[in-house]
Amino acid sequence: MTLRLHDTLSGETTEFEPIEDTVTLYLCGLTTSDPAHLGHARVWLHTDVLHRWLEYSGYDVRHVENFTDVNEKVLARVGEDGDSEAEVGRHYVAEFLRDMRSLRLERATVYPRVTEHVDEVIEMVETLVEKGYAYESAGSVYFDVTSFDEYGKLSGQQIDELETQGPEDELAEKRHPADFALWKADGVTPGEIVDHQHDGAADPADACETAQTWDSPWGEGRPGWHIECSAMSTTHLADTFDVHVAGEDLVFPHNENEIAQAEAATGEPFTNHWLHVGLLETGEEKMSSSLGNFYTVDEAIETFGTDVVRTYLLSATYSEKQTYSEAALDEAAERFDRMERGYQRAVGVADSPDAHSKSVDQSLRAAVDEAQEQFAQAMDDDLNTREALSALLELTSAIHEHLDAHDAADYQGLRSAIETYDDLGGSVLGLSFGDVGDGHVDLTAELVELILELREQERDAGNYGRADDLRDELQAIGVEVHDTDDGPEFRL
RNA sequence: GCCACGGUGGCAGAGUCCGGCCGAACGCAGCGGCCUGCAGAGCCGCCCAUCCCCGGUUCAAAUCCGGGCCGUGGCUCCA
Repeated sequence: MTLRLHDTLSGETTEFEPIEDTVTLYLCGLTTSDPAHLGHARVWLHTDVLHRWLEYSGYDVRHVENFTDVNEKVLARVGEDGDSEAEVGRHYVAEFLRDMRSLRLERATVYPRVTEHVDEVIEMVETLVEKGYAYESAGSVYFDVTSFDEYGKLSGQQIDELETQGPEDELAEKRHPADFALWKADGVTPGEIVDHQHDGAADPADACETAQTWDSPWGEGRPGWHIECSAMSTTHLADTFDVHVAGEDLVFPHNENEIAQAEAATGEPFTNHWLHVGLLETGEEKMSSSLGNFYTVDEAIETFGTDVVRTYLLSATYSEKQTYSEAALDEAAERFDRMERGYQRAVGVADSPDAHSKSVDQSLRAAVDEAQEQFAQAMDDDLNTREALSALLELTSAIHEHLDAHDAADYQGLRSAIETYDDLGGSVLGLSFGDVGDGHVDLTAELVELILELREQERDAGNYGRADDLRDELQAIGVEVHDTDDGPEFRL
């Protein structure tokens, strides 16, 4: 069984074959102008799981994820999150990295920023001008879409059907309205940022004073909007790399332009697999910074916790859109809790005298094998994370069935079930089922045990009112108590 | 107007590439039962789907083909 991935460019799902031993992966990252919301997290997370699955499958992965820290919208935040474009950029990069940590994302190999790659951008623009794909006009440089025969191949757009790319005032400088800027002359004018400003922002004119500019063969100026990804991906990976991931809303014009720039400059195919992650929608419309209808990553983690957010975002396959609702998050919480309870029950029994290495339950063992197989098949089939999660949930049922039906637990069977959770749920899906019975009982657990012991005494004495009060009190501070035949159990 | 992607139960969401194990998964919600002092958890069972519509191909279609309707996204910064 090998991994098959869908590719937006060819429209086909094909077997994944890396060019070299190390898989090269690029993700169009964020602009450092707004907090990351759940929609962004969705792209991050599916990329993360792809990364993890590739590693689990035996590949090394070189994962590059950029931050766009030169942009009008960044300037619009001057006064709010920093005193200059550069400072606002640093502020949000730090926030993104923090959000990524709290989502338990594996680190990318490199997080390049535009401000660190202006030389490479200029170099690529020069190449494009030399090769006749771009032209200078009034200190700016534009890509000539008519010079690149395959322009439009990703999005299916026809040049003549396109409306203007970029702001209206560029039109006069361009040969074709669909041409787009590679290099923009001079700095930024207040008019370009005023629409993006929030309360608390600095005066637009003052903010624009802090706009960064660089010297170039065409004079002082700034990089265009799309060239950075072409320059950074080819710089940090290769002229042709394995996988390019992006949100579905970037297909046109951003990704289309990326291909044109890169392929025109290098003469090589840009990437072998275009993976587009479907948008997160709030019932009626997509979640977006500009619409203000979002849940930030920070808030989501705060409210639901990392595991529930991950379970939620993995509960729909990456290529389809996903609808956001409180109820959907609650459902994810139930799904995750069910897995965790099963996991903890298995660990608890495996570590107890009830488990025997001579006990064998074939149906449990078969269920473990089946879960592993179903999981791998689902992941290999274009990363069907929903199905992968189902495999784990079915393993949960098998554990309960086994423990309910047998007094003597199958130690080896439980161990392999636990390993399956740790490997597939933990290493691949990035979930954490907590740990019990690993010998490192902390003070909190000891105290809870103590209170439960007192409660047992009340119960034995028939003082159920007192017992229930204790249980309610524990519930109120976040300790979930369940009575079982073997005594009370709890979960923090 | 042009381009792309979708329309599956009360919700959410697999399956569609490679037609039959789909008599439609997993889960949530709901309803019975077991267990239990109660609750929860768990187990067993049940309920809920004209798979958008019409036509075609086929022994066989949610899956393939044609037409239609509806929805979302993109064409302006956007993951």
